[in-house]
Amino acid sequence: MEPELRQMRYFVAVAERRSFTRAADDVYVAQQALSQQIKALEDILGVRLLERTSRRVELTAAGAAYLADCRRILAASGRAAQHARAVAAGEVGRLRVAYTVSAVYETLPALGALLAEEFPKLKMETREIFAADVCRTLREERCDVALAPMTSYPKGILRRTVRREELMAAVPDGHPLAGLPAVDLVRLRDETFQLWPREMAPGYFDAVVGACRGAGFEPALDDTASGSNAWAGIAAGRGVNLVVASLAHQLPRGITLVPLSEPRPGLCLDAVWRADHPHPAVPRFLDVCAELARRQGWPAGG
Amino acid sequence: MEPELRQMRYFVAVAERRSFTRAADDVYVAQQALSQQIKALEDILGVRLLERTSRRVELTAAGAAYLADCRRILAASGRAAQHARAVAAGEVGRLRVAYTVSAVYETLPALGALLAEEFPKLKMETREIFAADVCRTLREERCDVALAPMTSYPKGILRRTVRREELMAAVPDGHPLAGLPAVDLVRLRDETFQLWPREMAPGYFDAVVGACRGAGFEPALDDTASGSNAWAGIAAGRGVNLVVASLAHQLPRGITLVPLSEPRPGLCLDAVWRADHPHPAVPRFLDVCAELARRQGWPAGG
DNA sequence: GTCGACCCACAAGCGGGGGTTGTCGACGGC
DNA sequence: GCCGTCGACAACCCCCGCTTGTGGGTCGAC
Repeated sequence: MEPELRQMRYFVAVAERRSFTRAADDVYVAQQALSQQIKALEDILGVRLLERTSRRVELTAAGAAYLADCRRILAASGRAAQHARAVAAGEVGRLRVAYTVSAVYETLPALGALLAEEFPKLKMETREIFAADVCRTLREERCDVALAPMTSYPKGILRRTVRREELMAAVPDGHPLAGLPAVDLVRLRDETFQLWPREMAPGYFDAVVGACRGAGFEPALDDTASGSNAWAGIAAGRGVNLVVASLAHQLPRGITLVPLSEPRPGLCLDAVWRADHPHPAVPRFLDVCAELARRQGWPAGG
Repeated sequence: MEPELRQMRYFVAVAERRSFTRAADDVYVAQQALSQQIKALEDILGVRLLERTSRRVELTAAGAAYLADCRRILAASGRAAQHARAVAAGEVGRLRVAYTVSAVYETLPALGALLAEEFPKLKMETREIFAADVCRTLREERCDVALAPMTSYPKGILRRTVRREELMAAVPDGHPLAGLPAVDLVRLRDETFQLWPREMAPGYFDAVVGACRGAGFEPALDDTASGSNAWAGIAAGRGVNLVVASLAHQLPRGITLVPLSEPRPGLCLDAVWRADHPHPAVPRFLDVCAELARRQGWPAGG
């Protein structure tokens, strides 16, 4: 037999009121029930907690020690319940956010700041991944939510578009188009595109290639472009690319961004999460996404 | 309704085994009982703690948080019980020891050292009082046990003699008896005794006066002697006294101790405590007293 | 696809323990 | 001395925690 919290609650009540009868009122049971339960508790512990006289009740030394522990334990139980509720509400805990490079220049820091402001006890952990790995990372529970431009949404994965990132032309600093207020996409038809292979970032790839096709040409691809060396390729004059406008926040050396004229191509950045056991903070995360989009006037995209 | 430790124990079992069925074996109930209790716990918290599939059980984020808290709480409950038992056994806690000056030179420090050695988690607090205040201090629960030479033992007070302190003659440095190997008590018959009034220390007073009467004379008392100025009176050559031999450890300036010849008078130092609600460490204290008396070869007195 | 193994939830019934009422003895105060 | 109050003891009751029995759902074997 082990002590129960109910017995601790009773014991604390008796100790505080120094009386079984008065404590009985506090905990809404008869005095006899208190006597029984305290006796049971003492039997379990093998220790006399209270000295009873017919006039009053006093704590023994062991009772005083146990009383302090009981108070701590009961308080801890209450806090544990509140904490569990807060975690379930997504207001407390640790949310692992994976993101692709498209989100890193503007969306992710803004989200992190607003999330920290609205839910200060919700710690966000971030890791960068390639868009191709989003679903696997989610499914293997190595992240709770991801920010990425997506094309396909397999079963078990849910999404909501956070914003439509505008695409701009990234050209070498000395390029003839550099500095123009807006250029038509078709003027890049004879350029080589420093575009990542589709396997690395299908959503981004399709957005760029799709935009070019919409402008009436099939882009020529540099098949050595992969990861960060695509930037180097542009800066070195070996080609161009379409990139998210927010890259302007951290523009690499040697590259100039040129706005595109209508219809401006875009890249939809989605929040993506598991359908089955979503992290409880995912709704809070989406709330913050929506609030941020409202404040910034981000286009909803589609 | 509030969670109970039983439900936490069940929840921890299920979480650890990741299975209701296997956990049921651990806690010796049927799987259905576990399902019921976990469900009840979830209802109380208003939070889903476990994700059940027909193949396996997994913790939700809230469940993981609550699991950690449950482990802490259950461990705390176990420790609280052990702590209460240790306090009841007198091995842990705080023992308030009151003592008279007779004990301070030798008995109290020796007891403190051995007590700290044998029961390191039992903290001893000490305070000096006059023998006349022993019973009141005990009864008002301002101390748990006292070390003092006692004469009367009112109802509700118990005692055990710790040792018999030998008495020696305290004389001024230049006194004719100073330096003798042993003197007969009767040689102090014409001296003035710097003895505290009986109201301050009846046990000590009776021991000294009784010894003198046993030697065949009634001691002349200096009725200005009271407390520490008795030492000053002796040092100033205004009289003598009988004092505990252990005063030699901290002999005041100007005073010499002279051994007395047979029958050597003594002063019985008693441990005294409440009969009704004794502090649980009192038996341990008495054990240490007995052990110390054995080691030091202290006379048992009587 | 089908069968079987396994796992958890639901349902019904039992039994014990925690609750109740009733009563007593002990102590203090008027 | 009497009454008021307090805690303990006793008897009864009923809720709830446990049991057994069953069903539905998923995964693996063939």
